[in-house]
Amino acid sequence: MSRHVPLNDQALEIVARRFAVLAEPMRLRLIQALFAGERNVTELVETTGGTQANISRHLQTLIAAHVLARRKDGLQVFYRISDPTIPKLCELVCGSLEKSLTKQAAHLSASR
Amino acid sequence: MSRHVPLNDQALEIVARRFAVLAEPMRLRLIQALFAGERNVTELVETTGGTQANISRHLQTLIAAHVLARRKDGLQVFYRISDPTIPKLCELVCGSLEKSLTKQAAHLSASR
DNA sequence: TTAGTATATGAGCAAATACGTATATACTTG
DNA sequence: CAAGTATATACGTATTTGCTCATATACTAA
Repeated sequence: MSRHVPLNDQALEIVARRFAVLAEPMRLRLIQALFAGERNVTELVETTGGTQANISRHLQTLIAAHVLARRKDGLQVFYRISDPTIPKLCELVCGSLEKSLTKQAAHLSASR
Repeated sequence: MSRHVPLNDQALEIVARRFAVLAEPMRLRLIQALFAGERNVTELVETTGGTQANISRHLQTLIAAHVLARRKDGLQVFYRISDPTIPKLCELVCGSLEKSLTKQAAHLSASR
């Protein structure tokens, strides 16, 4: 994006949509839970503390965005991260978050 | 996020907010315009084709998120990208976008 | 087939947000 | 000071979206 031809309207919408999918705390919690490996819905409901309906909906959103993939086994459906850029994206944002937090901490202690 | 302790609720909200800021096509257009260097509001209005009011609002959003920084010079206000992770984030997403597009193209030509 | 379990989805509501119009603020110049 | 220009903001509206409750679907086992 920085050193390429400017994106057209349709491409911008797609990129925006991609960020929007990651812009919900509950979805980030799901992604976080899946960093350890695939999990079924019941497990995800327990780890995240959400309702079954809500978790299922968020999972569908993540599937539609190709962030996750699913595997059915009998009654259960197992979800996993399918987009390799997701961990990188999260690391990038978390890294800068940590930096700004330590900066804030430095400012706070300096202002005492 | 992947190899660290799971983020607490507050941290997840911050990360989600960060992604949300990037989840609007018009804001991405502004960021894109600023990759070339700092620009004042009038220039950004012209390049993006938005209304002045709307561009100004989006700029405030980006400032509040510390994505951009501003410099006042007389009547004009110049904006620039202040967060070094932004170009990386955009590149990452655009890269994976290109990949999935070429995949789609391959599937299309294969299915003929 | 019936009962039971795991997951997905429809309907409705509440909150967030993007946008346009109009107006306010900040600054410069005559 | 008055007029003009650049930027910011208040207000109203329409759309999107996240959530809950209830129910549907898919599968298994007795």
